[in-house]
Amino acid sequence: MDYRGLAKLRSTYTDKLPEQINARTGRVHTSYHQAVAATGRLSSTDPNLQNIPIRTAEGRRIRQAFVAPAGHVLIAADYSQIELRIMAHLSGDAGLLDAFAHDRDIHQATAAEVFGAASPDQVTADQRRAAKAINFGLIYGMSAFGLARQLGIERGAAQKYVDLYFQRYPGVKRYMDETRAMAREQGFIETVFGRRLYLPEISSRNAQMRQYAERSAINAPMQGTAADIIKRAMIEVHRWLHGQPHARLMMQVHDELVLEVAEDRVDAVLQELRAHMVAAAELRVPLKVEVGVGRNWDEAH
DNA sequence: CGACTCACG
DNA sequence: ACGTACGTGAGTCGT
Repeated sequence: MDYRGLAKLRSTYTDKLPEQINARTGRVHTSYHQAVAATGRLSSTDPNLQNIPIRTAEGRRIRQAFVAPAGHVLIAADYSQIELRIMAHLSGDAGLLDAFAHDRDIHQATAAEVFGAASPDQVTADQRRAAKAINFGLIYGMSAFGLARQLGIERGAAQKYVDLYFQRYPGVKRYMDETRAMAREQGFIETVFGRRLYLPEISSRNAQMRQYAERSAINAPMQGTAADIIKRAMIEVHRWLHGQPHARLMMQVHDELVLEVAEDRVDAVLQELRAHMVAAAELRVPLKVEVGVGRNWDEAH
């Protein structure tokens, strides 16, 4: 497994990215595609700069190769928990809205509810990890089977977690059921901003195909609304930076924008960038943006 | 060209 | 009974 991990990094990134350097500009230039992903996300090809490694120390060394020119730094700005915030908005669940209104650690708060901790600071690391898997699973339209596999526990135990979650966050349960029903009646789902995904298989007599469409119906409003929001932010950031030479929008990675900025303008750009991203949508919960600065892309996180 | 694997959000 | 968490792109291998 160690060999495979390193072989992947070398064949996909270390060997290939240098071949993609443009002789005229000395940079790698990706292509972004606006009409590939069904949810409204962008995709990135030749090279794909939306899957540069970050999860291992060796992988991060590849990310460190993405650097700002002399006199400049990179700024990375990430939306924090944007899909769960959108789930709170769409479901209107009181507990979830309250958690984000107070900017709580959402996985810790979920763990406290599901596992009945006396207070959030009594939550163990293992309970938080399980709650995080539950939260991801909700966004993906999980089954107890899938959660069980992810956590390495028995299906019955996973089903108990799911039941407890829906007991504590009944608005989420109601939203999931209503979304499936609406998708079946209408044949499509919509994001907060009206982007549609048509799901003809939602009425299929083939159970496998129908269930796949049902998971898409659950996931697409959240993933797609997040895509809408960052696209709105990109338009505002582009308008703001138009004609300004000291800052350039360089990359988008689904919930993250990367800018190249002159060193002496960093403080002002940080504040205004965050403001544009936070203001890109007004939901029933606040949007939160985490910003970082560095000489390279890894440091900027 | 498809299957498999694995990189990211 | 059915299969089993969403969305992508790229390298490798076998055909």
